[in-house]
Amino acid sequence: MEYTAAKEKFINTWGSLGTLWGINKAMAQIHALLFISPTPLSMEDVMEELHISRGNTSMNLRQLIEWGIVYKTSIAGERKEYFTSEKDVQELARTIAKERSRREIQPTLKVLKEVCSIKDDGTEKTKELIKKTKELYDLAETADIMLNKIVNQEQNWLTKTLVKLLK
Amino acid sequence: MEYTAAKEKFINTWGSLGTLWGINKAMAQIHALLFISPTPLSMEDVMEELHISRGNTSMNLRQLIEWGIVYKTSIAGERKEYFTSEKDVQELARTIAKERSRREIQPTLKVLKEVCSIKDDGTEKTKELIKKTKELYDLAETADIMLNKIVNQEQNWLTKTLVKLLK
DNA sequence: CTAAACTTTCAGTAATTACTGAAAGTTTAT
DNA sequence: ATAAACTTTCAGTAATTACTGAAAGTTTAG
Repeated sequence: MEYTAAKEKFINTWGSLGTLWGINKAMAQIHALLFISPTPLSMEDVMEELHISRGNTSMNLRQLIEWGIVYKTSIAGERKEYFTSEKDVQELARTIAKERSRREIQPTLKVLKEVCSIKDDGTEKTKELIKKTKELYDLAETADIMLNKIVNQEQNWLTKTLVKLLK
Repeated sequence: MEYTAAKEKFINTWGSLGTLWGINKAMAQIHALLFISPTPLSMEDVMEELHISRGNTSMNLRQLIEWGIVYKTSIAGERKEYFTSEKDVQELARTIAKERSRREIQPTLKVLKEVCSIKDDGTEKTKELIKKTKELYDLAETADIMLNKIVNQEQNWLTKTLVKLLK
């Protein structure tokens, strides 16, 4: 496999993975493209490379910037804006984990807490609801703490130790 | 908040969370309903409770069974089939982690491996593609190993130790 | 200030995904 | 066998989500 094929394969795979996770295809593909590009790309570059419209490119780039994994950069003497992605995979993982926690896990925890604090009226179904939501709450909280802490470590002593420990 | 409201809130939240993760709403809601129900429910029960059609219920129940988090049960003397969800949250997490790894992470790893094994033709863009896909491969592999190992532990010494360690 | 170069917005449309309901299929009791 | 009780399938349709392209907006250079 040579460069162009490999690149397309990577971009497509990343795109479908995104879809599977509720991230739209264009957004994931733009990210993939920038991630492997050694130089910043302009909107035109992205449009051409992925065959998507100007509007689509603009909207998805904005979202990626909001997520904090793509940056605008200026190139001296150029009028156009250029875009680069975060290049450090550790930092990428950290940003994504933080965002997902903030947007999904935290709100869920909030609801679970509310639900499991209802008054116990003594019926079995109420007891079950309280018990199960409490268990889910504990699980989600543990998972969230671990996710964030792991991803925030300097990645050396901890991860490597753990991986060895767990293999 | 009393029982009915709490239950609805839980089912709805679970449903939208599902959507966000690429699981359809009906499927997530059926799971939620069974998860908090102290007794097995029939297809009719589910249809009524969630106001969804017979076909929809049948298809989503089947998917949940395929995922291994919902079971068919028979009730003595009853013609109808009844359904229950896995009630142990640890086991639930374990099953989901295993499935996601199998369906998503493994195929991605495979492609990343292929892409980062292309011949290095010496150009900068090729070097960058190889380097970045290699880094992603390592990250995904580590994440996958940790996810599975953590979720497969007996949940006591390891998780508790880690949570304390990392807090 | 004006015009060129560029970006954003958004109404309309296309593509995708989920849902319904009725017909076909299956199982069980007699 | 057959009929009742139940489940699955799937063509058609509805709902959701993503994309386009052109108009409106913004910035910069002269």
